[in-house]
Amino acid sequence: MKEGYYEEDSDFMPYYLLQKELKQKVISYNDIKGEVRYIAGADVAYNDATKKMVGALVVLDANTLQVVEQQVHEMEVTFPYVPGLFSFREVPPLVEAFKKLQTKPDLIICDAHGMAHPNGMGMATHLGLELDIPTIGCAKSWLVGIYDKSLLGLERGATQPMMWDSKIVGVALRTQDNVKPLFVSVGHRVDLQTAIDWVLKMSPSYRQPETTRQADHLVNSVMKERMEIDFMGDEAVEEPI
DNA sequence: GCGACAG
DNA sequence: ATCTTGTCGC
Repeated sequence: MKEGYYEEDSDFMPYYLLQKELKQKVISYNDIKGEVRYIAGADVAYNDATKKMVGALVVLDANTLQVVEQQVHEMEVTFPYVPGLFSFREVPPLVEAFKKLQTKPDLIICDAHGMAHPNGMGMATHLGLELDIPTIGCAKSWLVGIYDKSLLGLERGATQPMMWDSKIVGVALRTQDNVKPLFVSVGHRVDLQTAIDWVLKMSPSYRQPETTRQADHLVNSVMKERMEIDFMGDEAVEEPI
């Protein structure tokens, strides 16, 4: 962890220390066994009213990009949103959703950072370690890392390395011409170039990879269903008079 | 010159 | 993340 990111007396210190321990186990070289046939997207949605969250994993065929299987898991929100400790909030429901999958993915693309994180332990990395599955961090917005915005080309495929703590921790990647870049980094058991290649391959027509889009749609629809059910439940008890 | 804080 | 209308472009 680069100094100056969190208070030494933070209540969350135990979690930062746990990240430092976990970081020792991260594999940042290509450790994908065999051919990548299935790639999953992961996402989580929240409901402030009920304090519930829904995590989803959607498995796509790596070549056709068609959905092969999808699983969700709903549970109570157990950890607050703290930049840098995001994984402690979202990994639990994703691990549960993963357990339900019949088709285990060869790779998971997360809607969050991997090593491009103050402690080198973003959600993608944490999830990868937890599941022992190769993961890629693919976030929509910047968290850490210095890069030269003026050197980032406007065309799809353009990249600029992001430096943090004197190391390249990821890249700003343009997945479509003239769109805001995505921030790609190693999660676990993949190298940066492999991560970039897969994100591009999974993003043929939109800014976000198809994996993330599918997972996003799923959690939103499930969340909407849940809210309607809750609403009907309230009506049912109010109505009889 | 300063600063950027995932979802 | 989530809350939300109109609006720009293919």
